[in-house]
Amino acid sequence: MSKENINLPKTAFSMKANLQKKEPEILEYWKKIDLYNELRALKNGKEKFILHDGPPYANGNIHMGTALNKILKDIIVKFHQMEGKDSVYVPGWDCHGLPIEWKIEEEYKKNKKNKNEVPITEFRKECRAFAEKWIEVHKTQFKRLGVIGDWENHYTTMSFDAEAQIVRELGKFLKEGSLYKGFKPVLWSTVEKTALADAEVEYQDHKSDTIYTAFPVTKSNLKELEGAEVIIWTTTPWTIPANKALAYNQALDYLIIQLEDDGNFKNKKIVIAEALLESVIKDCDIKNYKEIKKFNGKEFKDTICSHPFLELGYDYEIPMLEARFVTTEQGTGIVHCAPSHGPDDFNLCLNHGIKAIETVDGDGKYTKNLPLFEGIHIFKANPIVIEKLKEQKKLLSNGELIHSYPHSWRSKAPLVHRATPQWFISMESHGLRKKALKALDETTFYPSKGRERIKAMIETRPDWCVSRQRVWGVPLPIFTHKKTKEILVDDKVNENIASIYEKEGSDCWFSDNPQRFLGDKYKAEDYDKTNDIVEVWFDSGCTHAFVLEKREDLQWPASMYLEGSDQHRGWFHSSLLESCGTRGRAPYESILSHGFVVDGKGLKMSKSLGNVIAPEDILKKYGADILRIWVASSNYAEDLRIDFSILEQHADSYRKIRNTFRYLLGNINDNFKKIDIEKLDLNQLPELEQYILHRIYELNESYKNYFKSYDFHNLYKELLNFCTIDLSAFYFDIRKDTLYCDPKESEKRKSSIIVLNIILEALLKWFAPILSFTTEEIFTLINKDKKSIHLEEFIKFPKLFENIKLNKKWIELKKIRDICNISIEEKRASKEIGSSLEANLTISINNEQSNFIENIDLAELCITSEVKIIKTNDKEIKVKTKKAEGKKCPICWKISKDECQRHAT
RNA sequence: GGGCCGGUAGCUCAGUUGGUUAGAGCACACCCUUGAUAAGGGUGGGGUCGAAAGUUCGAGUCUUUCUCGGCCCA
Repeated sequence: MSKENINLPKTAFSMKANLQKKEPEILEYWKKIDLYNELRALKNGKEKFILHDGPPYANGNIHMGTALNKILKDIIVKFHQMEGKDSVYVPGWDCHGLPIEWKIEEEYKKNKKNKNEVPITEFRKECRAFAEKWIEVHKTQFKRLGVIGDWENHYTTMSFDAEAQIVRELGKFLKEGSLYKGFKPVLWSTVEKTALADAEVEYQDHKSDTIYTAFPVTKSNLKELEGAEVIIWTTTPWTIPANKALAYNQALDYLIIQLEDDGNFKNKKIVIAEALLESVIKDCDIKNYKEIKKFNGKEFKDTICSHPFLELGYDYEIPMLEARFVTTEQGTGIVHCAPSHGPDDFNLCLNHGIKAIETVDGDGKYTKNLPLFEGIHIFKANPIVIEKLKEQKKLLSNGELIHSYPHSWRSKAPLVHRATPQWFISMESHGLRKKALKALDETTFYPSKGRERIKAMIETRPDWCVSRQRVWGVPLPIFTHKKTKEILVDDKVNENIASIYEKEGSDCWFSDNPQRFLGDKYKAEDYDKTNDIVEVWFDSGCTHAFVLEKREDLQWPASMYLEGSDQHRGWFHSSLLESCGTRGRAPYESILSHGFVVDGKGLKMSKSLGNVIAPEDILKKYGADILRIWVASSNYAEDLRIDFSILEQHADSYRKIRNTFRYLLGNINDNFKKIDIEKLDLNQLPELEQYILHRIYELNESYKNYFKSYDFHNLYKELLNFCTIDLSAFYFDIRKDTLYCDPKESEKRKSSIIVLNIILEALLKWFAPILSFTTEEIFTLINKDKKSIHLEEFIKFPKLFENIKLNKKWIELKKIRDICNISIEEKRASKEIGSSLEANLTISINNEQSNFIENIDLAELCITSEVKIIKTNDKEIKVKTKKAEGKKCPICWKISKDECQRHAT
């Protein structure tokens, strides 16, 4: 007998994966069979699972974070698909906003073009084209990762129907009355008369006037404070008329000192931070003083001051507020707050119910809201303010300071923070905050810590500012009456605007006669048209309205939103507010958030550190399936580490999985036969096969549980361990003898082939959502009459497969096998034997333990030539290994004194 | 600076309500095999659980401080 007589494995499934080459071929195949639409047709009418895609910004190549996000989404979508649901995935893109506007402006700059000379509509067209270009790039890159979705009918925030719906959504807030006009400081250039974004700011040295000025305390819980004057220092004296509050830090200690030098402050008590005493004394040239009291900042609580210009008509109260931004770097440890002229001031005051007002107009002149100063330009106001302070005996000292200061990159003019009219959605007026918090309680979070994170933000966030002074976005569809300043609220006007946008997009807002939008009922000359655009978070916050609700293949609310953890402040947040404001609940049933991709040491990826890995690099070197394994095996609840040594490890696991498939395919010679598991008579199978079927049942149960909680890294680990421990090192190794050396028609061999077929199908399906390409390669190899693994559903294993009693027995048997292996290893180490078939074992075992080995061929289990059993009374099982004597059968390689019984000639 | 989260073998991850000598797979070392062969099998080494202090009969698990890292905010 020779090799021709044994059944060696044979398969067309190569050991080398060559994914870089094979994956694009599979992508072509999916395109050819129109997999996405095939899926929709197949699942038509089934329960839906809607993972609503959070739109990435259509700008630049994808990075590891976006790749992770898309793969995770795809894995989940495919899981639900294979569970029998109609799992629809519609990818989308976020298109409006500053980064694109900025890119176009940069191009202008390069070509010496002036943005202000280009019609807005033309500029917007270029922004649109830019977004469109990147959408196509993204699309190709996302598809390459193996992500299946409706790529042909993606959504964007700049589509006409999206722009129309955004108008309708705003209309709802407008009608409800929660959308109101307020003021908020933005960086402003009085030269260009425009707001500037951070990216448009250049920092240069600038000479500023500085003042130390006094705010008399009128009321305080700390007795000694009454009659004292709180000293502040500022580099913007012109903001003093706009002062509304003072800020202190409760972590600091403060001093009350009495000045004894001649002058306006003789015998007056002033208040400053202890840590800044020396610098104040120096700056203000204080010679003689005495310390009255030292106290902690906490004691400022509820203290009220008066304005230095009290006598000039500034007769409102100036409360002292606690703020952490107050430091002892310079100044006095107390900061003057003008909510109209600084973001910190604005936020602090807002939290205490003090709103910003319009104090300075677009040209830089004070408005009528500031008595005495109306019409004066702020850049000419410092000397006047200083003069008045002197006059009021409130100026302790003044000087000059050269410091780094923001300037316009265009005009080089110094910038100011100026409260400009903005549109806000109130968190309180119609209970939005309350509704949002309730909605969060009704949402499932994976991982659960996400809820606390977003809740904390919703609890403390200020009103939502939805207006921006830019051009690339949806124009705010608001008219204000010129005389009465009333906002026009009319459903018909809103719907008219929306339906115009639906047909032709929103560019017309900037070019057409306003009368077109107002209709016949109102006269254009009576109204001011808003020229702001809607902030982009409102855009994307509306995707649920123009995607989920509008598309027939989708449904509202979504089953899941899945994004990086930064989106607790971003898309999760804006979608929640928008939806709660308009529909009273969250647009999602669950949120899955994932961490950030960091390098192998846990540091964030950055160009300067040189630790950036692009998805493209991984695809070139390994292929998408390896990247998908990395996603599945990483714990997304935390940050995800990646480097080439980590990927190398996953590539090793991939090879193990691939070889597991190769063994299965080889032994069935690529002739897969689907087993009707319901009709399978388990009792006809050898115990080993029954045990493996039990393991499959068990694994399937935990698979389902892991999947339910989206716990992929543990799920993947179990699958991998099954391949390694249960199959490769155990079942496959033991059954080689039967598969290779038993006659094809033997019952034992046929039983094993049945189980191999079941394992193959189960593994293919379990792995399909993760190894989308490799499982497809195998599936199409063995199923000539079927199109795709992704059109299949998971196997439902009959409860009969479960055999707890048998499981217990085989756990014990495996322990015995381990003991045998240790004994064999001793003889191997001493070079007495090589292969385990050269060993004969003698196992000493007591009566109780021998129950486990009933009907068990231990020689087969341990892959040795012979096993003898000796009954003892010892507690421990003992194994002795002896070199097997006799002839080696040329077929099965077992050694015996007599001729091999199976392979006798 | 503030809020939230995290640091368990070289790597990816387990470690129930605090309870024996802290686990798995991979990687590594050595050996075997050459009929899954750029495969396969066996055995083994490896961790003061980020650091310190505290609570406790007992801490990877609870508390505090520190440290390193991540996201968000200022």
